[in-house]
Amino acid sequence: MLVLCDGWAFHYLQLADGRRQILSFLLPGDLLSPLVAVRERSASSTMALTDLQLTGLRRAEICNELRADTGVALALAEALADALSNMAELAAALGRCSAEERVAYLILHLARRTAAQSIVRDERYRFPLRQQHIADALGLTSVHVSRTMRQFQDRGLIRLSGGFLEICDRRELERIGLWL
Amino acid sequence: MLVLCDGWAFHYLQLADGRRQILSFLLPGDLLSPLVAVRERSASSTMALTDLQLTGLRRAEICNELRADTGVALALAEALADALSNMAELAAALGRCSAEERVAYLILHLARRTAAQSIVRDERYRFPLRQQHIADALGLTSVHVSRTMRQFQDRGLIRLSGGFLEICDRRELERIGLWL
DNA sequence: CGATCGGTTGATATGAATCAACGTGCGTGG
DNA sequence: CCACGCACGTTGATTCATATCAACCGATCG
Repeated sequence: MLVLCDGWAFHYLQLADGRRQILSFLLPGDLLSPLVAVRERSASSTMALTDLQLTGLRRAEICNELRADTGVALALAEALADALSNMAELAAALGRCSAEERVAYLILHLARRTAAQSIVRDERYRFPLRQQHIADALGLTSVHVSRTMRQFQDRGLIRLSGGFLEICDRRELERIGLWL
Repeated sequence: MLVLCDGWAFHYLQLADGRRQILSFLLPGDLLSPLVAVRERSASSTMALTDLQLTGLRRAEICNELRADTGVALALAEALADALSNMAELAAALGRCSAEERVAYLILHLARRTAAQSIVRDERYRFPLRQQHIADALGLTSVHVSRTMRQFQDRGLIRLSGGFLEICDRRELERIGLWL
């Protein structure tokens, strides 16, 4: 049971003909595939986006420290439940949202998750994704992702430079991408 | 923690403007939302497709009977893992597959699951879904579902009558819809 | 009987894919 | 230091899959 200490990764499903669906992005603090803890093997694979630093069982240790009464199995269920509700959101985005809505959703989703792990509240965060990754996560082509994000930039919703993304107009972005 | 004894249901996510994404279909033997066991509340709702019969904790009891050593939490993790990998498959279908592929996938998916719980191996199973449900599960419109399924019937892949679906040409259906 | 629901079918519109070309930055090897 | 190749993003033209709009039909039910 590995935990991601630093760097970004993602895991994905690869179809027989090479098409790829990214299922989730892994940020520092996430455990690599809660599934492998339960299943012997899973169809999904994991790939690094940046250099990574990993450690074993860190979350379990912390968990034990914090509340020694609670079992590891429960923490695992917790992680699985997280993964499941994120995946449900993704499915809803894929099945029922336009390209604009999906891109806005992803930007906000990642912003929320990175914000959760840093003390400083900033509308600017590291963004190591290529447009191909965004496309594979959102069920689009990279060309269309390019058009959509260019439009977002031209409209002043986001700024993108040097591997960082800045949310300039969160209000509008949420109007587009926040559905629940 | 409720278990579905008889009948079909589904759970779904409803967007603010009414759009709906069906996340999974519940068949006899499934537990209603493994999520509620972990989370206090979840954004998804459950709805019946047919008359239902429910019971509490049956799976846990069985589990305890079968192997008293194993904890309930682990069984829960098991159920969550199932839900998660099904959801991952769904996401891949939604993000990366054509309408034909998605419909074939759903038919085979449901066939597999119903087959798993009946002794008799039959290519014919109860099918209480309206086309609107299929559409909401697969990210399509009911009109397009109608066209696609009509074509499947005309091509002799399936037959559909009296609330039952028969798989006539499993080979071809799998060629279309089985990607992993 | 009329009303409603679910499925079907045709015509048309549209969002996103595809195909193709180009620019730019960057690393690498000459 | 330069030249080349390559990865990535951008943009335009065109095509295609699916949505939308609308009409109709049969079954079911009050």
